[in-house]
Amino acid sequence: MRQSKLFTKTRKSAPKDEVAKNAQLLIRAGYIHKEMAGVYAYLPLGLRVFKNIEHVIREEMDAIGGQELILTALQNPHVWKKSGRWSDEEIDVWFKTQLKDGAEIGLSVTHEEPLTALVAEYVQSYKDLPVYIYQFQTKFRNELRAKSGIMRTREFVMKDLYSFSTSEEEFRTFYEECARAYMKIFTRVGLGERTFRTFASGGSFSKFSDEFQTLCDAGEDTIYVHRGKHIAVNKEVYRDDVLKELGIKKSELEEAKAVEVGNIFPLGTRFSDALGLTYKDESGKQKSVVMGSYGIGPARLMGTIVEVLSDEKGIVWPKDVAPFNVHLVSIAGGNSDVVAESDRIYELLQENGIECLYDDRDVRAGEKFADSDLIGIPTRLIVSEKTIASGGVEAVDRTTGKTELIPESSILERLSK
RNA sequence: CGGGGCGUCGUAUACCGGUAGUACGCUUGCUUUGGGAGCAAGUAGACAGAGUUCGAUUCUCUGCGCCCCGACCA
Repeated sequence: MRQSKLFTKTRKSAPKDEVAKNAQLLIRAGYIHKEMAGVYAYLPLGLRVFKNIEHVIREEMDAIGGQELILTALQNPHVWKKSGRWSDEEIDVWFKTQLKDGAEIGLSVTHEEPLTALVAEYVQSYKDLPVYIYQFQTKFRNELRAKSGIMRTREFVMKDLYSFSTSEEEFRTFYEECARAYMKIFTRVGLGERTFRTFASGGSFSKFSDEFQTLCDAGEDTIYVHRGKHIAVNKEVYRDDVLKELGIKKSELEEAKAVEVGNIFPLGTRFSDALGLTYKDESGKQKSVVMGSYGIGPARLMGTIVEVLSDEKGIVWPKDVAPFNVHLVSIAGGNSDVVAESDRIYELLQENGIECLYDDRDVRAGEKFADSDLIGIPTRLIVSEKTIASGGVEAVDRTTGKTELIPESSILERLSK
């Protein structure tokens, strides 16, 4: 992608109404656009990052047997009335609207009900189970207060997976498998070391749940971290009896702020009972399907990565989520030979499938470097009179700032690492 | 939902009861060219409505929008 054609551009200052670091940097660098409070659009660079995160999540969900589909954003009250969750007392963040004929419908908040009803159409026997179904779908939640940039918004995409099992044991096995898959995801997007499986309250469905909390000062949650076991306890269940059950002592824990980047919890038969999702076991006996729910918000993950990994110069993307692998920066200064050489390297990278943002703009070096730092692509390759004279390109690592001259013959080899 | 704050060119800001200045951006030209260049000429603005006033961007009220703290957060 030639940067001269990229329709967004960077800004020196963030809008004054953004205080959250994630939104400030993402807006300054041209990744996102704020449409209104708690509602953000994803611009070309931002969409690339978003899709990369989605890709990582999708791979790990597929690896544990997840099947992807997409449910609807418009929701039929029928199934929600069956479970008793249509009322605003039960779910107070509903966006509701009407059809022309006056019939009430909802905008998706979550998808337990419609999916459970759908699965009931296809699952009748123990032979049909277990199944694991997930989607990336837009959720609308009428939050009283949106906050923290893209971390808590009124419209956001969520990856929600639901498990359907024949028994509690079968469910548990998958639950743990999914927990491991989640940790893989957080590791791949660069947050592994600072993300802790966190014991938390179960909300309205179960006694307890497991959250995945990433240490971050901008986080909304307070957790107590056990570094040795790499687990944590949410403040909301930080009680003696809970600690005893988990076999950890207060003295081993340290308090920290954290962002909830994922949440998994048992649903039991709450929804299968309400919506008639049953199966026949081997003896022909009718039983309720045991369910679980597993959520990750890719945008919140993206915001957390920015919060946690950026520095004073701008964003620092981990390799797997960066919008491009390489930022090729041409420092031509009006020298057409340098332009020609930069173009040549650009084509070389393209031909070899290396995704590259090519700063071919006719602006000064300082501006290009500052923009490059802000945008945060992991590897910068500089082409200039200097580098041409030395027979290669200069590579700069965004994370460490280390620079290195790479002979042209080994560029491809170096980038494939 | 309770409390607090704020709405001025595209962005960030300044001043003022007498219709608004600066910087960045953008346009044109010349110079410059490895860390956000210089000169020159342009471009573009008071959230909306009502009230007070000879006169309102400024004061008052209402609405709308935005931010922060708390509450909430399947």
